[in-house]
Amino acid sequence: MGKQLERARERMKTSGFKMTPKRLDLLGYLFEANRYVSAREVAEELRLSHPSLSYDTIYRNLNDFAAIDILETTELDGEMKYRAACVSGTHHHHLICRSCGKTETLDVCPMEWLGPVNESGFEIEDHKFEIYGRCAACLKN
Amino acid sequence: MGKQLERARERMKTSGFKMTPKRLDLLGYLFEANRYVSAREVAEELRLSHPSLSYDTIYRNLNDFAAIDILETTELDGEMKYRAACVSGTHHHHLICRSCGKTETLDVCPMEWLGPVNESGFEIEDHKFEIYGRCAACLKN
DNA sequence: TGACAAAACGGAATAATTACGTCTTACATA
DNA sequence: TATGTAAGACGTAATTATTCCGTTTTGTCA
Repeated sequence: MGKQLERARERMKTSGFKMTPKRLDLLGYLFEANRYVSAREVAEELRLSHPSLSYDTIYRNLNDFAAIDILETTELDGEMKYRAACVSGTHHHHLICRSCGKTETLDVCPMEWLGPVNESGFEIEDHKFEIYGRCAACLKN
Repeated sequence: MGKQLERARERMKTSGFKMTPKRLDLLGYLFEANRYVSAREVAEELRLSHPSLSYDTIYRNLNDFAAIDILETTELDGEMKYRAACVSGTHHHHLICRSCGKTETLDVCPMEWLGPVNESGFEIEDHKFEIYGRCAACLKN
């Protein structure tokens, strides 16, 4: 039984989410995939075992899980993509393959390099740093 | 007559785009706004003077202009936002206000700090570095 | 000025995402 | 193990952003 799943169960319990067969399968798929996937991909996969699964359920679960840090999200190519949160737990960024969604982790963060950039009174809430391209596997077609 | 508009006319001519009253107004609005705006905002503004303006026309022009670097784009809050390209011409990044879309320019780029990150054969095509928050003006409500 | 390619129109299609009212189920508790 | 209840799931429909396409209008240049 994966460490990721253990962690997910804990967080769900803490936050008052129940585990259901669908949620288990959704998490299983994402932990296995280990890349950014779209809601549509999730739907296509999970409907093999749960033919009536609705998008409402898929989006609700994906967003709920992202809210409790079981998943990470990014907006890419006009749609939201979801992946298992990196186990490291520490702040990090990604190289993201545009073909398959696989990622490589960058353990550095440009915010650390920047001096105080808010002289003007800008209040920083968040940031995004992502590198896009093609992974070695996809380059070989 | 603005330098930005001169530059836009040049680029349009070079790329074979015709200037029309609507395009002129669209550019005027964006050059004046000087912040990220959505297609909807553009539509609402331009329809004051061109009531029948269609979204097709708006999106076509916005994307055409972005393609020839008269505009910059970013994907934010589930939609595409457009703004006048920064005149500097040099590569840069932005702090973006989530309330009003105004930006502050960061002249540094994290890619310069990163050593070679593509040891694994990942081919870098592009990157995105944006800082989100509230600008001083919006903080005062 | 006239011809022609580009631009705009307009309305409908597509695609992602969310809302909502109802039915079902996981799970704590007895 | 049975059961009550709040959470989850359903499913359909609404919303919203974006694009497509066939037709009409318009800028530009000879």
